[in-house]
Parts: sequence; structure tokens; C-alpha cells
Amino acid sequence: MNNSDSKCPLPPVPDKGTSSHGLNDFSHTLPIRLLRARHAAVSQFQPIFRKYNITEQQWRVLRMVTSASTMTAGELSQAIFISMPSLSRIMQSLEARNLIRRRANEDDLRKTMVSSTSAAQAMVAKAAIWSDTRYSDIAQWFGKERLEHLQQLLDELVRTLDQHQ
Amino acid sequence: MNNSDSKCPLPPVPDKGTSSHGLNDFSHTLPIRLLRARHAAVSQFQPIFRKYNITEQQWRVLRMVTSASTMTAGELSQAIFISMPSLSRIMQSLEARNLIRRRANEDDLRKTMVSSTSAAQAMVAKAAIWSDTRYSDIAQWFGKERLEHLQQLLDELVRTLDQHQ
DNA sequence: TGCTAATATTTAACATGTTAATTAAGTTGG
DNA sequence: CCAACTTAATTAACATGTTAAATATTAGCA
Repeated sequence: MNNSDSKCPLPPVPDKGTSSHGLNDFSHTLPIRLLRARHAAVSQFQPIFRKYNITEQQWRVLRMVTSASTMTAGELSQAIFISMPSLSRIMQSLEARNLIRRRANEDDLRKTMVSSTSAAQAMVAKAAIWSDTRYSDIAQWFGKERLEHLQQLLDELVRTLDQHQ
Repeated sequence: MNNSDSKCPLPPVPDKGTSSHGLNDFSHTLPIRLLRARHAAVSQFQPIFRKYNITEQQWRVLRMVTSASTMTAGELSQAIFISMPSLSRIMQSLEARNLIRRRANEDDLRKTMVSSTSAAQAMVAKAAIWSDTRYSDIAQWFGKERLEHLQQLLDELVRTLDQHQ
């Protein structure tokens, strides 16, 4: 965990400046809020990562590659939102642990086809049950409609910001 | 930017498995959505970071320390959601660039008081104008009410997840 | 055909995220 | 007063994020 006491949202800090529109008091900006939310969400799945001794990013790779039979590294990068340089390193370590395999695409030697090993498939199959349960828990705690609404807003925000970029 | 074509949300990827509740198709999980959204939001402020040759994290430190006169490193860490180890390194580099100062708290020598230099204050004053404008832009593009609603949902999600942790 | 530009991936360099260990300073109870 | 515990910050080790450069392959076109 990041901060020792995540139950206490903020320390009593003197705040000289406040903005006109009330959206950023410098400790509750949108990026920080998104960061906090992501941290809280990911930490719900931490037991899986500990149990199988993998990172959250490695889990994303394994679960994606296992769900889709084989895909190029580039497709994988876009799907799980990990940059190619990071993915390159992650794939190295996962390949060394015999959890994925890489081979060149026959039609285009620039592309790398990534696939999961049977060991990874077995691992993901077991872990996915736990993960799905956690997801259902979150949906129940937070409210299924509210969660879907939140995710919709997030997607729309991305679309809006991309358009104006 | 992370992915080369951020306008295109996802590549056409074969998807074998889908979950029962429809919330995670492995490339649109909540954590990934939050990650994408944060990335899109932060990238809106990228010109500031480039212009002043700082990282987003360094900007958070500088803006927070400048807005609050002085605070302990621990308070700063909680306010801007940067872990103490990371903050420790960031403060080193900012102190080397004469943008912040650190001194021990007289009442409790374990604590470090952090404050901004006049150079940092001048820099933040200029950059904050640009930043506030961007924030207003985002609010206008996305809708002020919708943005506030999103931020409220994010806070509530964090509260819900923390409670069940 | 052969030159040039574009694409896919990797590597390098440096900053940050994360966990655990370390150091120093305060707190507490006998 | 002092040993044991707690707290605040730093350091260490390793994984990932980010930008730019390098490499290899393919596509386009004169």
C-alpha cells in the first residue's frame, strides 16, 4: 500500500490558495483522484498477485494473452495499455518463467506473436475465479448501476480529451 | 504518449472468453479504464511539464508545497499521493535544482519540513495560470456537472473500497 | 530494381512505483 | 532512567513508466 493510513483521506493541511472553479485544491485534482481510485481498485486484487508472485502488469499480460489465443505485441500493448518498452521487458521475464511464448509472424517478420503456455493458462484459470468474484463484490458494494455509470463516464472522458488533443 | 494511435480505442482482437457480469472483458477492466483516463487527463497538462522541464510528479510536489506554506514530508506524501520512498528521491532532485528546501522540525527532529523557494513560487505562479485554464477547458468540454459527478463517484469508490479492505 | 519512408520491436537512460530493510528520534511502561 | 516499541524518513533492490534512439523489416514509388 502507498500510504500507511488509507482510511484517513487527507491530513489537516493549511491551504492558502483555492481555485476559482473549485475543481482543484491541489490535493484533489482529477489526475490525483484517478490515481487514488486506481490504487484502491488494484489493491483489491493484490492477494492474487501475491499468491502467484506476479505484478499487476504481468497479470494483465497473462490474462489478456490467455483470453485471446495469440496476438501481436502491439495489439497486446494497446489492449492492456502498457507501452511497448515496458511490455518488452515484461515479456522477457514472463518468457523466462515459461508463462508466455514469442515467435515471429510468418507473414510479417517485424511482428511478434505472443501466446500463453499451458502453465499460464492453468494459473489464470484458477486466479480468474478469484478475480471475477472480487469484481462482483465491488459491483455489489458500490452498486452495479453506479459502477457501470462510472466506467461509462471514464470512457467518455477519454474520448473527450482525445478529441481535444 | 503511450500508444501510437490514442484515437483508436482498441485493436480488433479475437476474444475467446467473456465474463458473466460484463464488467471485464480483459481490456476494459476498471483498473485499465482508470489508467487510461488518468493518462488522458495528465497528457492535457504535458506542455507545462515540457516547458519547465519537470515531471508530473515533480509538478504535484511543487504546486502542493507552494500552495501550502510549509508541511512535513509525510503530509505532502498523503496530499499528493506519492509514496515516501518516491517523494524522498523527488525532493532530492528538486532541492538540487533549488526549487524546494528541507529542514528538520524543531519540535520533532524526525519530521522534515518542506517549503518552496521563491524560484519555485514564481514558476508555479506562471504555470498555474496555464493549468487552471486547461482545467476550465476540460470542465467545459466534458460538462461541469458531469465532471463533478465523475469526481464524486471516484471519491465514493475509494471510500467504498477502503471500507471493505 | 533500388532508394526512401513507414512500421514493429527492442534497447538505453533516467524517473517513478513498490516492498522491505535501515537509521534516527520520539514514546511508553517498568 | 532505560529497554522496548513506535514513528518519520531514507536507502536499497527490483519492476515499471517515459522518451529517444537503434534495429530490422516491410511498403511505396520513381
